[in-house]
Amino acid sequence: MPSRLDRITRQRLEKLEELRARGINPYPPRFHRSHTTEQAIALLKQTEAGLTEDNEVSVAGRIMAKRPMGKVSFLDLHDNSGKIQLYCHRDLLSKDDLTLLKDIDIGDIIGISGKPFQTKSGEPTIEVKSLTLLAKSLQPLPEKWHGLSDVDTRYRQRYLDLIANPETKSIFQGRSQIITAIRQFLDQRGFIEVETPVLQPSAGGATAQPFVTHHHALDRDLYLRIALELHLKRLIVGGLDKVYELGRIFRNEGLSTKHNPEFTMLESYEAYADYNDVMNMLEEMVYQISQQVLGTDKVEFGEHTISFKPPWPRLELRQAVTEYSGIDFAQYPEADLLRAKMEAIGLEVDPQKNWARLVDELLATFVEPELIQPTFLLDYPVSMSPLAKTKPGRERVVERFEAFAGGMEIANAFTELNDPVEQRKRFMEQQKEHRAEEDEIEETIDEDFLLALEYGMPPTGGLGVGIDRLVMLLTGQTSIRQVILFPQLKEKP
RNA sequence: GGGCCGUUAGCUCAGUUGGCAGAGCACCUGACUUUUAAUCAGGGUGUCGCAGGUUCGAGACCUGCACGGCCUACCA
Repeated sequence: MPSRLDRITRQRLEKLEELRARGINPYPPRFHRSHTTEQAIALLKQTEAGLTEDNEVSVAGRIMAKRPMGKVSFLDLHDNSGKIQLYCHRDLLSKDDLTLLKDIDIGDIIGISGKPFQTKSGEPTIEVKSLTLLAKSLQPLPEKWHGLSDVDTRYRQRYLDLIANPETKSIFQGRSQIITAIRQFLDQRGFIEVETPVLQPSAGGATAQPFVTHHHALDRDLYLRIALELHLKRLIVGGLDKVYELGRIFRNEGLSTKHNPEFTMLESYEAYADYNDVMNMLEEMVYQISQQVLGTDKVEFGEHTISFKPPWPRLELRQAVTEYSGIDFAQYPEADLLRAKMEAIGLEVDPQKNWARLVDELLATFVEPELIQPTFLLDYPVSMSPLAKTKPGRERVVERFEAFAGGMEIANAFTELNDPVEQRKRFMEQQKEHRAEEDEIEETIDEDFLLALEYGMPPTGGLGVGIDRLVMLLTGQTSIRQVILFPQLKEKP
Protein backbone atom coordinates (compact mmCIF):
# COMPACT_ATOMS: atom_id res chain seq x y z
CA MET A 1 0.00 0.00 0.00
CA PRO A 2 1.60 3.29 -1.02
CA SER A 3 1.75 5.98 1.59
CA ARG A 4 0.16 9.32 0.95
CA LEU A 5 3.60 10.77 0.45
CA ASP A 6 4.44 8.23 -2.21
CA ARG A 7 1.25 9.13 -3.97
CA ILE A 8 1.92 12.88 -3.94
CA THR A 9 5.47 12.35 -5.08
CA ARG A 10 4.35 9.97 -7.81
CA GLN A 11 1.81 12.50 -9.06
CA ARG A 12 4.50 15.11 -9.22
CA LEU A 13 6.90 12.79 -11.00
CA GLU A 14 4.20 12.16 -13.59
CA LYS A 15 3.75 15.90 -13.93
CA LEU A 16 7.48 16.17 -14.44
CA GLU A 17 7.34 13.71 -17.34
CA GLU A 18 4.41 15.58 -18.89
CA LEU A 19 6.36 18.80 -18.72
CA ARG A 20 9.36 17.20 -20.39
CA ALA A 21 7.06 15.74 -23.09
CA ARG A 22 5.89 19.28 -23.82
CA GLY A 23 9.49 20.37 -24.29
CA ILE A 24 9.78 22.14 -20.93
CA ASN A 25 12.95 21.67 -18.92
CA PRO A 26 11.80 21.49 -15.27
CA TYR A 27 15.31 22.36 -14.10
CA PRO A 28 16.67 25.02 -16.48
CA PRO A 29 20.18 26.31 -15.87
CA ARG A 30 19.45 29.98 -15.27
CA PHE A 31 16.98 32.79 -14.97
CA HIS A 32 17.90 36.44 -14.86
CA ARG A 33 15.85 38.39 -12.37
CA SER A 34 15.78 42.17 -12.44
CA HIS A 35 14.42 42.70 -8.93
CA THR A 36 13.97 40.96 -5.64
CA THR A 37 10.41 41.00 -4.32
CA GLU A 38 11.44 43.75 -1.91
CA GLN A 39 12.88 45.84 -4.76
CA ALA A 40 9.79 45.22 -6.87
CA ILE A 41 7.58 46.58 -4.09
CA ALA A 42 9.87 49.59 -3.70
CA LEU A 43 9.63 50.19 -7.45
CA LEU A 44 5.85 49.99 -7.25
CA LYS A 45 5.80 52.71 -4.60
CA GLN A 46 8.03 54.92 -6.75
CA THR A 47 5.78 54.39 -9.73
CA GLU A 48 2.71 55.34 -7.74
CA ALA A 49 4.45 58.45 -6.50
CA GLY A 50 5.00 59.31 -10.16
CA LEU A 51 8.79 59.11 -9.83
CA THR A 52 9.24 56.51 -12.56
CA GLU A 53 7.20 55.05 -15.40
CA ASP A 54 8.73 52.03 -17.01
CA ASN A 55 8.29 49.38 -14.36
CA GLU A 56 8.46 45.93 -15.90
CA VAL A 57 10.20 43.51 -13.53
CA SER A 58 11.26 39.90 -13.42
CA VAL A 59 11.38 38.15 -10.06
CA ALA A 60 12.01 34.59 -8.97
CA GLY A 61 11.30 32.50 -5.93
CA ARG A 62 9.29 29.73 -4.34
CA ILE A 63 5.52 29.48 -4.74
CA MET A 64 4.04 29.31 -1.24
CA ALA A 65 0.31 29.64 -2.00
CA LYS A 66 -2.01 29.25 -4.96
CA ARG A 67 -5.50 30.71 -5.21
CA PRO A 68 -7.05 29.81 -8.56
CA MET A 69 -10.29 31.67 -9.37
CA GLY A 70 -11.41 30.63 -12.79
CA LYS A 71 -9.97 33.03 -15.33
CA VAL A 72 -7.62 34.42 -12.75
CA SER A 73 -5.07 32.92 -10.40
CA PHE A 74 -3.25 34.46 -7.47
CA LEU A 75 0.05 33.02 -6.29
CA ASP A 76 2.34 34.02 -3.43
CA LEU A 77 5.99 34.08 -4.43
CA HIS A 78 8.62 34.16 -1.68
CA ASP A 79 12.28 35.04 -2.07
CA ASN A 80 15.03 35.84 0.39
CA SER A 81 13.93 39.47 0.64
CA GLY A 82 10.24 38.82 1.31
CA LYS A 83 7.22 38.00 -0.78
CA ILE A 84 4.97 39.38 -3.45
CA GLN A 85 1.64 38.31 -4.88
CA LEU A 86 1.35 37.23 -8.53
CA TYR A 87 -1.75 37.90 -10.59
CA CYS A 88 -2.19 35.60 -13.57
CA HIS A 89 -4.98 36.44 -15.98
CA ARG A 90 -5.95 33.94 -18.67
CA ASP A 91 -6.14 36.63 -21.39
CA LEU A 92 -2.64 37.93 -20.62
CA LEU A 93 -0.79 34.62 -20.86
CA SER A 94 0.27 32.49 -23.79
CA LYS A 95 -1.28 29.07 -24.23
CA ASP A 96 1.92 27.37 -23.10
CA ASP A 97 2.16 29.55 -20.00
CA LEU A 98 -1.46 28.81 -19.14
CA THR A 99 -0.82 25.08 -19.30
CA LEU A 100 2.32 25.52 -17.23
CA LEU A 101 0.40 27.54 -14.64
CA LYS A 102 -1.93 24.60 -14.08
CA ASP A 103 1.07 22.39 -13.41
CA ILE A 104 2.69 24.74 -10.90
CA ASP A 105 2.55 23.31 -7.38
CA ILE A 106 3.13 24.93 -4.04
CA GLY A 107 6.84 24.54 -3.43
CA ASP A 108 7.93 25.01 -7.04
CA ILE A 109 10.58 27.60 -7.84
CA ILE A 110 9.53 29.84 -10.72
CA GLY A 111 10.59 33.03 -12.43
CA ILE A 112 8.10 35.50 -13.86
CA SER A 113 8.05 38.85 -15.56
CA GLY A 114 5.30 41.41 -15.45
CA LYS A 115 4.11 44.72 -14.14
CA PRO A 116 3.71 45.58 -10.45
CA PHE A 117 0.39 47.06 -9.35
CA GLN A 118 -1.81 47.21 -6.30
CA THR A 119 -5.01 45.23 -5.91
CA LYS A 120 -8.19 46.76 -4.56
CA SER A 121 -7.18 45.78 -1.07
CA GLY A 122 -3.76 47.38 -1.50
CA GLU A 123 -1.71 44.20 -1.85
CA PRO A 124 1.47 44.67 -3.90
CA THR A 125 1.06 42.36 -6.87
CA ILE A 126 2.70 41.61 -10.20
CA GLU A 127 0.53 41.18 -13.26
CA VAL A 128 2.28 38.23 -14.86
CA LYS A 129 3.12 38.36 -18.56
CA SER A 130 5.25 35.24 -18.73
CA LEU A 131 6.37 32.54 -16.38
CA THR A 132 9.20 30.01 -16.30
CA LEU A 133 9.54 26.90 -14.20
CA LEU A 134 12.96 26.96 -12.53
CA ALA A 135 12.79 23.91 -10.26
CA LYS A 136 9.97 21.42 -9.82
CA SER A 137 9.29 20.41 -6.22
CA LEU A 138 8.47 16.74 -5.67
CA GLN A 139 7.76 16.89 -1.94
CA PRO A 140 4.82 18.55 -0.18
CA LEU A 141 5.79 21.46 2.06
CA PRO A 142 4.85 21.73 5.73
CA GLU A 143 1.45 23.15 6.45
CA LYS A 144 1.01 26.82 5.71
CA TRP A 145 -0.10 28.49 8.89
CA HIS A 146 1.14 26.30 11.71
CA GLY A 147 4.47 26.05 9.94
CA LEU A 148 6.80 23.25 10.96
CA SER A 149 6.81 22.78 14.72
CA ASP A 150 8.19 19.27 15.21
CA VAL A 151 11.54 20.11 16.78
CA ASP A 152 13.21 16.96 15.56
CA THR A 153 12.28 17.64 11.94
CA ARG A 154 13.23 21.31 12.26
CA TYR A 155 16.78 20.33 13.19
CA ARG A 156 17.16 17.34 10.88
CA GLN A 157 15.66 19.12 7.86
CA ARG A 158 16.70 22.67 8.63
CA TYR A 159 15.90 23.76 5.07
CA LEU A 160 12.22 23.01 5.78
CA ASP A 161 12.43 25.00 9.00
CA LEU A 162 13.88 27.91 7.03
CA ILE A 163 11.16 27.68 4.39
CA ALA A 164 8.29 27.32 6.85
CA ASN A 165 9.33 29.47 9.81
CA PRO A 166 10.42 33.07 9.13
CA GLU A 167 11.66 33.33 12.73
CA THR A 168 14.32 30.70 12.03
CA LYS A 169 15.64 32.66 9.10
CA SER A 170 15.93 35.82 11.15
CA ILE A 171 17.85 34.01 13.91
CA PHE A 172 20.53 32.94 11.46
CA GLN A 173 20.59 36.30 9.72
CA GLY A 174 21.14 37.74 13.20
CA ARG A 175 23.91 35.27 13.89
CA SER A 176 25.69 36.32 10.71
CA GLN A 177 25.34 40.01 11.59
CA ILE A 178 26.67 39.42 15.10
CA ILE A 179 29.77 37.69 13.77
CA THR A 180 30.29 40.43 11.19
CA ALA A 181 29.98 43.04 13.95
CA ILE A 182 32.54 41.23 16.10
CA ARG A 183 35.02 41.20 13.22
CA GLN A 184 34.44 44.88 12.55
CA PHE A 185 34.91 45.74 16.22
CA LEU A 186 38.18 43.84 16.54
CA ASP A 187 39.51 44.89 13.14
CA GLN A 188 38.88 48.54 14.01
CA ARG A 189 40.95 48.08 17.14
CA GLY A 190 43.90 46.81 15.15
CA PHE A 191 43.44 43.07 15.71
CA ILE A 192 44.22 40.70 12.88
CA GLU A 193 42.26 37.54 12.27
CA VAL A 194 44.25 34.31 12.06
CA GLU A 195 43.63 30.61 11.58
CA THR A 196 45.34 27.91 13.62
CA PRO A 197 45.27 24.11 13.37
CA VAL A 198 42.14 22.13 14.15
CA LEU A 199 44.13 18.87 14.10
CA GLN A 200 46.63 18.84 16.93
CA PRO A 201 49.07 16.30 18.37
CA SER A 202 47.80 17.19 21.85
CA ALA A 203 44.62 19.06 22.72
CA GLY A 204 45.41 21.82 25.19
CA GLY A 205 44.22 25.20 26.38
CA ALA A 206 41.27 23.87 28.38
CA THR A 207 40.23 20.88 30.42
CA ALA A 208 37.80 18.94 28.25
CA GLN A 209 37.66 15.56 26.57
CA PRO A 210 38.87 15.86 22.98
CA PHE A 211 37.79 13.93 19.91
CA VAL A 212 40.49 11.61 18.66
CA THR A 213 41.14 10.96 15.00
CA HIS A 214 43.87 9.26 13.03
CA HIS A 215 46.15 10.45 10.27
CA HIS A 216 46.90 7.51 7.97
CA ALA A 217 49.98 8.78 6.16
CA LEU A 218 51.64 9.92 9.38
CA ASP A 219 50.22 6.89 11.20
CA ARG A 220 49.48 8.84 14.32
CA ASP A 221 46.52 9.88 16.41
CA LEU A 222 45.54 13.52 16.30
CA TYR A 223 43.09 15.47 18.44
CA LEU A 224 40.46 17.97 17.37
CA ARG A 225 41.16 21.19 19.21
CA ILE A 226 39.31 21.96 22.44
CA ALA A 227 40.51 25.59 22.57
CA LEU A 228 42.36 28.12 20.44
CA GLU A 229 44.54 29.44 23.23
CA LEU A 230 47.97 27.85 22.94
CA HIS A 231 48.48 28.56 19.26
CA LEU A 232 47.29 32.14 19.52
CA LYS A 233 49.74 32.81 22.35
CA ARG A 234 52.54 31.45 20.15
CA LEU A 235 51.60 34.24 17.76
CA ILE A 236 51.90 36.81 20.55
CA VAL A 237 55.41 35.47 21.14
CA GLY A 238 55.99 35.93 17.41
CA GLY A 239 55.12 39.61 17.64
CA LEU A 240 51.58 39.63 16.26
CA ASP A 241 50.50 41.88 19.12
CA LYS A 242 46.74 41.73 18.56
CA VAL A 243 45.28 38.53 17.19
CA TYR A 244 41.93 36.82 17.20
CA GLU A 245 40.38 33.69 15.80
CA LEU A 246 36.72 32.85 15.32
CA GLY A 247 36.88 29.11 15.13
CA ARG A 248 35.08 25.87 15.61
CA ILE A 249 36.22 23.84 18.57
CA PHE A 250 35.22 20.34 19.60
CA ARG A 251 34.55 18.86 23.02
CA ASN A 252 33.69 15.21 23.46
CA GLU A 253 31.18 15.74 26.22
CA GLY A 254 27.47 15.74 26.92
CA LEU A 255 24.80 17.57 24.94
CA SER A 256 22.33 19.98 26.44
CA THR A 257 20.44 23.17 25.69
CA LYS A 258 23.72 24.99 26.38
CA HIS A 259 26.20 22.49 24.91
CA ASN A 260 26.83 21.21 21.40
CA PRO A 261 29.88 19.00 20.74
CA GLU A 262 31.17 21.45 18.14
CA PHE A 263 30.75 25.13 18.81
CA THR A 264 32.21 28.45 17.81
CA MET A 265 34.67 30.27 19.99
CA LEU A 266 36.14 33.71 19.71
CA GLU A 267 39.55 34.05 21.30
CA SER A 268 41.55 37.26 21.24
CA TYR A 269 44.98 38.10 22.65
CA GLU A 270 46.40 41.56 23.12
CA ALA A 271 49.99 42.18 24.11
CA TYR A 272 50.59 44.79 26.81
CA ALA A 273 47.00 44.51 28.03
CA ASP A 274 45.74 42.90 31.22
CA TYR A 275 42.43 41.42 32.29
CA ASN A 276 41.07 44.85 33.26
CA ASP A 277 41.63 46.09 29.71
CA VAL A 278 39.97 42.93 28.40
CA MET A 279 36.95 43.47 30.66
CA ASN A 280 36.52 46.98 29.32
CA MET A 281 36.86 45.75 25.76
CA LEU A 282 34.35 42.90 26.19
CA GLU A 283 31.56 44.98 27.71
CA GLU A 284 32.08 47.62 25.04
CA MET A 285 32.11 44.97 22.30
CA VAL A 286 28.88 43.28 23.38
CA TYR A 287 27.20 46.65 23.85
CA GLN A 288 28.23 47.84 20.39
CA ILE A 289 27.17 44.58 18.76
CA SER A 290 23.72 44.74 20.30
CA GLN A 291 23.35 48.37 19.21
CA GLN A 292 24.54 47.56 15.70
CA VAL A 293 22.54 44.38 15.18
CA LEU A 294 19.43 44.96 17.29
CA GLY A 295 19.41 48.73 17.51
CA THR A 296 19.12 48.46 21.29
CA ASP A 297 21.14 47.27 24.28
CA LYS A 298 18.16 45.39 25.74
CA VAL A 299 17.00 41.90 24.83
CA GLU A 300 14.20 39.62 26.00
CA PHE A 301 15.64 36.35 27.26
CA GLY A 302 13.20 33.84 28.70
CA GLU A 303 11.26 35.81 31.25
CA HIS A 304 13.97 38.41 31.73
CA THR A 305 15.03 41.60 30.02
CA ILE A 306 18.80 41.84 29.80
CA SER A 307 20.63 45.13 29.30
CA PHE A 308 24.17 45.10 27.96
CA LYS A 309 24.88 48.73 28.76
CA PRO A 310 28.32 49.09 30.36
CA PRO A 311 29.73 49.11 32.93
CA TRP A 312 28.79 45.59 34.02
CA PRO A 313 29.00 44.82 37.76
CA ARG A 314 32.33 43.36 38.83
CA LEU A 315 32.32 40.94 41.72
CA GLU A 316 35.05 38.84 43.26
CA LEU A 317 34.43 35.13 42.76
CA ARG A 318 34.98 34.36 46.45
CA GLN A 319 32.51 37.06 47.44
CA ALA A 320 29.92 35.85 44.91
CA VAL A 321 30.17 32.19 45.92
CA THR A 322 29.99 33.10 49.60
CA GLU A 323 26.99 35.31 48.99
CA TYR A 324 24.97 32.83 46.91
CA SER A 325 26.01 29.49 48.46
CA GLY A 326 26.87 30.51 52.02
CA ILE A 327 30.22 28.75 51.69
CA ASP A 328 33.46 30.71 51.77
CA PHE A 329 35.72 28.31 49.92
CA ALA A 330 38.83 30.12 51.17
CA GLN A 331 38.05 28.75 54.63
CA TYR A 332 38.18 25.19 53.26
CA PRO A 333 41.49 25.12 51.38
CA GLU A 334 41.61 21.33 50.96
CA ALA A 335 39.34 19.22 48.73
CA ASP A 336 38.30 16.97 51.62
CA LEU A 337 37.35 19.91 53.84
CA LEU A 338 35.37 21.63 51.10
CA ARG A 339 33.64 18.42 50.06
CA ALA A 340 32.62 17.77 53.67
CA LYS A 341 31.18 21.27 53.95
CA MET A 342 29.29 20.88 50.67
CA GLU A 343 27.89 17.54 51.74
CA ALA A 344 26.91 19.11 55.05
CA ILE A 345 24.54 21.46 53.24
CA GLY A 346 23.03 18.57 51.30
CA LEU A 347 24.96 18.60 48.01
CA GLU A 348 25.78 15.33 46.31
CA VAL A 349 29.45 15.63 45.54
CA ASP A 350 31.56 13.48 43.22
CA PRO A 351 34.45 12.22 45.41
CA GLN A 352 36.72 12.27 42.32
CA LYS A 353 36.55 16.04 42.11
CA ASN A 354 39.53 18.06 43.16
CA TRP A 355 39.29 21.33 45.04
CA ALA A 356 39.14 23.49 41.91
CA ARG A 357 36.29 21.46 40.47
CA LEU A 358 34.42 21.67 43.74
CA VAL A 359 34.65 25.45 43.65
CA ASP A 360 33.50 25.29 40.05
CA GLU A 361 30.52 23.23 41.15
CA LEU A 362 29.58 25.81 43.78
CA LEU A 363 29.82 28.46 41.10
CA ALA A 364 27.73 26.50 38.59
CA THR A 365 25.11 25.46 41.13
CA PHE A 366 24.54 28.58 43.17
CA VAL A 367 25.94 31.58 41.34
CA GLU A 368 25.71 31.06 37.58
CA PRO A 369 21.90 30.59 37.39
CA GLU A 370 21.44 33.87 39.32
CA LEU A 371 23.59 36.00 37.04
CA ILE A 372 20.96 37.17 34.57
CA GLN A 373 22.25 40.68 33.93
CA PRO A 374 25.79 40.79 32.51
CA THR A 375 28.24 40.37 35.36
CA PHE A 376 31.98 39.87 35.71
CA LEU A 377 33.28 37.50 38.35
CA LEU A 378 36.97 38.04 39.02
CA ASP A 379 40.01 36.65 40.71
CA TYR A 380 39.81 32.88 40.54
CA PRO A 381 41.81 30.35 42.56
CA VAL A 382 45.06 29.50 40.80
CA SER A 383 44.27 25.79 40.81
CA MET A 384 41.26 26.44 38.57
CA SER A 385 43.29 28.45 36.09
CA PRO A 386 46.58 26.93 34.96
CA LEU A 387 47.13 29.45 32.16
CA ALA A 388 46.51 32.66 34.13
CA LYS A 389 48.96 34.86 35.96
CA THR A 390 48.80 35.17 39.73
CA LYS A 391 47.64 38.42 41.22
CA PRO A 392 50.51 40.41 42.76
CA GLY A 393 50.63 39.86 46.51
CA ARG A 394 48.05 37.06 46.41
CA GLU A 395 49.65 33.74 45.74
CA ARG A 396 46.52 31.62 45.45
CA VAL A 397 44.54 33.94 43.20
CA VAL A 398 44.94 34.68 39.49
CA GLU A 399 43.94 37.66 37.40
CA ARG A 400 41.05 35.99 35.68
CA PHE A 401 37.43 36.85 35.02
CA GLU A 402 34.41 35.10 33.62
CA ALA A 403 31.47 37.01 32.20
CA PHE A 404 27.93 35.74 32.78
CA ALA A 405 24.56 36.73 31.36
CA GLY A 406 21.21 34.99 31.14
CA GLY A 407 22.45 32.47 33.70
CA MET A 408 25.20 31.27 31.36
CA GLU A 409 28.93 31.74 31.18
CA ILE A 410 29.64 33.65 28.00
CA ALA A 411 33.31 34.60 28.34
CA ASN A 412 36.48 33.65 30.15
CA ALA A 413 39.61 35.78 30.23
CA PHE A 414 42.83 36.40 32.04
CA THR A 415 46.10 38.13 32.29
CA GLU A 416 48.12 35.43 30.58
CA LEU A 417 50.80 33.53 32.41
CA ASN A 418 54.04 34.25 30.56
CA ASP A 419 56.57 32.76 32.98
CA PRO A 420 57.70 29.54 31.23
CA VAL A 421 59.04 27.90 34.39
CA GLU A 422 55.85 28.61 36.33
CA GLN A 423 53.77 27.46 33.36
CA ARG A 424 55.59 24.11 33.26
CA LYS A 425 55.01 23.67 36.98
CA ARG A 426 51.28 24.36 36.56
CA PHE A 427 50.96 21.90 33.68
CA MET A 428 52.66 19.21 35.71
CA GLU A 429 50.38 19.79 38.69
CA GLN A 430 47.39 19.60 36.42
CA GLN A 431 48.65 16.39 34.87
CA LYS A 432 49.16 14.89 38.31
CA GLU A 433 45.62 15.76 39.37
CA HIS A 434 44.10 14.33 36.23
CA ARG A 435 46.05 11.15 36.65
CA ALA A 436 44.66 10.94 40.15
CA GLU A 437 41.19 11.36 38.66
CA GLU A 438 41.89 8.61 36.14
CA ASP A 439 40.83 10.65 33.15
CA GLU A 440 40.37 8.58 30.04
CA ILE A 441 42.66 10.65 27.89
CA GLU A 442 46.22 11.05 29.09
CA GLU A 443 47.16 14.68 29.09
CA THR A 444 50.38 15.46 27.33
CA ILE A 445 52.28 18.63 28.00
CA ASP A 446 52.55 20.90 24.99
CA GLU A 447 56.35 21.22 24.98
CA ASP A 448 56.39 23.41 21.90
CA PHE A 449 54.16 25.95 23.64
CA LEU A 450 56.50 25.99 26.65
CA LEU A 451 59.45 26.45 24.31
CA ALA A 452 57.69 29.42 22.74
CA LEU A 453 57.17 30.98 26.18
CA GLU A 454 60.89 30.53 26.89
CA TYR A 455 61.65 32.94 24.04
CA GLY A 456 59.61 35.54 25.93
CA MET A 457 55.93 36.48 25.66
CA PRO A 458 55.00 40.05 26.55
CA PRO A 459 52.38 40.63 29.26
CA THR A 460 49.13 39.80 27.53
CA GLY A 461 45.40 39.94 28.08
CA GLY A 462 43.47 37.02 26.57
CA LEU A 463 39.77 36.46 26.01
CA GLY A 464 37.50 33.58 25.03
CA VAL A 465 33.83 34.09 24.11
CA GLY A 466 31.31 31.36 23.39
CA ILE A 467 29.77 32.73 20.23
CA ASP A 468 26.78 30.38 20.18
CA ARG A 469 25.77 31.50 23.65
CA LEU A 470 26.26 35.15 22.77
CA VAL A 471 24.00 34.58 19.76
CA MET A 472 21.47 32.88 22.06
CA LEU A 473 21.43 35.95 24.28
CA LEU A 474 21.20 38.46 21.48
CA THR A 475 18.50 36.57 19.58
CA GLY A 476 16.54 35.58 22.71
CA GLN A 477 16.89 31.82 22.17
CA THR A 478 17.12 29.54 25.20
CA SER A 479 18.45 26.46 23.38
CA ILE A 480 21.84 26.32 21.66
CA ARG A 481 20.28 24.09 18.98
CA GLN A 482 18.18 27.01 17.84
CA VAL A 483 21.27 29.04 16.94
CA ILE A 484 23.25 26.24 15.26
CA LEU A 485 22.02 25.44 11.76
CA PHE A 486 22.75 21.73 11.95
CA PRO A 487 23.03 20.75 15.62
CA GLN A 488 24.34 17.35 16.63
CA LEU A 489 21.55 14.76 16.90
CA LYS A 490 21.42 11.05 17.38
CA GLU A 491 21.03 9.03 14.24
CA LYS A 492 17.42 8.30 13.37
CA PRO A 493 16.84 4.54 12.96
C1' G B 1 24.24 8.53 32.68
C1' G B 2 19.38 9.43 35.81
C1' G B 3 14.07 11.38 36.14
C1' C B 4 9.52 13.17 33.79
C1' C B 5 6.76 13.91 29.21
C1' G B 6 5.97 12.88 24.10
C1' U B 7 5.85 9.87 19.12
C1' U B 8 -1.48 8.82 15.20
C1' A B 9 -1.88 10.86 7.21
C1' G B 10 3.37 14.88 3.81
C1' C B 11 2.28 19.05 7.86
C1' U B 12 -0.68 20.70 12.43
C1' C B 13 -3.47 17.89 15.67
C1' A B 14 -8.19 15.08 17.85
C1' G B 15 -9.16 10.08 19.22
C1' U B 16 -14.29 9.38 25.26
C1' U B 17 -14.62 3.44 29.62
C1' G B 18 -10.43 -1.27 25.45
C1' G B 19 -15.29 -2.01 20.46
C1' C B 20 -15.31 0.14 12.26
C1' A B 21 -8.77 5.15 11.99
C1' G B 22 -10.59 10.99 12.38
C1' A B 23 -10.37 16.69 11.29
C1' G B 24 -8.03 20.99 9.02
C1' C B 25 -4.14 22.13 5.63
C1' A B 26 -1.72 19.86 1.49
C1' C B 27 -3.07 16.62 -2.74
C1' C B 28 -6.72 14.91 -7.00
C1' U B 29 -11.60 16.25 -10.06
C1' G B 30 -14.99 20.28 -11.12
C1' A B 31 -17.17 25.63 -10.58
C1' C B 32 -15.65 30.73 -10.07
C1' U B 33 -12.56 37.72 -13.74
C1' U B 34 -9.11 41.50 -7.65
C1' U B 35 -8.33 36.70 -4.19
C1' U B 36 -5.05 36.72 0.02
C1' A B 37 -5.91 31.11 5.94
C1' A B 38 -10.07 32.70 -1.12
C1' U B 39 -14.85 30.23 -1.45
C1' C B 40 -18.17 26.15 -3.07
C1' A B 41 -19.16 20.73 -4.62
C1' G B 42 -16.94 15.92 -4.82
C1' G B 43 -12.53 12.29 -3.74
C1' G B 44 -9.36 9.63 0.69
C1' U B 45 -4.18 8.30 0.54
C1' G B 46 -2.37 5.32 7.54
C1' U B 47 3.54 -0.13 9.43
C1' C B 48 -1.23 4.61 15.12
C1' G B 49 7.67 5.08 16.50
C1' C B 50 9.59 -0.41 16.85
C1' A B 51 9.23 -5.39 19.29
C1' G B 52 6.78 -8.39 22.60
C1' G B 53 2.66 -9.22 26.26
C1' U B 54 -2.57 -9.02 28.43
C1' U B 55 -7.48 -9.50 26.03
C1' C B 56 -12.86 -12.34 22.27
C1' G B 57 -10.95 -7.50 20.70
C1' A B 58 -5.29 -2.70 21.73
C1' G B 59 -4.03 3.76 18.79
C1' A B 60 -5.54 3.30 24.08
C1' C B 61 -3.49 -1.24 29.19
C1' C B 62 1.67 -3.75 30.60
C1' U B 63 7.14 -4.62 29.48
C1' G B 64 11.45 -3.60 26.64
C1' C B 65 13.81 -0.65 22.88
C1' A B 66 14.55 3.72 19.49
C1' C B 67 14.19 8.91 18.73
C1' G B 68 12.88 13.78 20.57
C1' G B 69 11.72 17.62 24.42
C1' C B 70 12.32 19.46 29.45
C1' C B 71 14.96 18.83 34.09
C1' U B 72 19.52 16.86 36.00
C1' A B 73 24.87 15.34 35.61
C1' C B 74 29.66 16.67 32.84
C1' C B 75 31.09 21.25 30.50
C1' A B 76 31.81 26.55 27.69
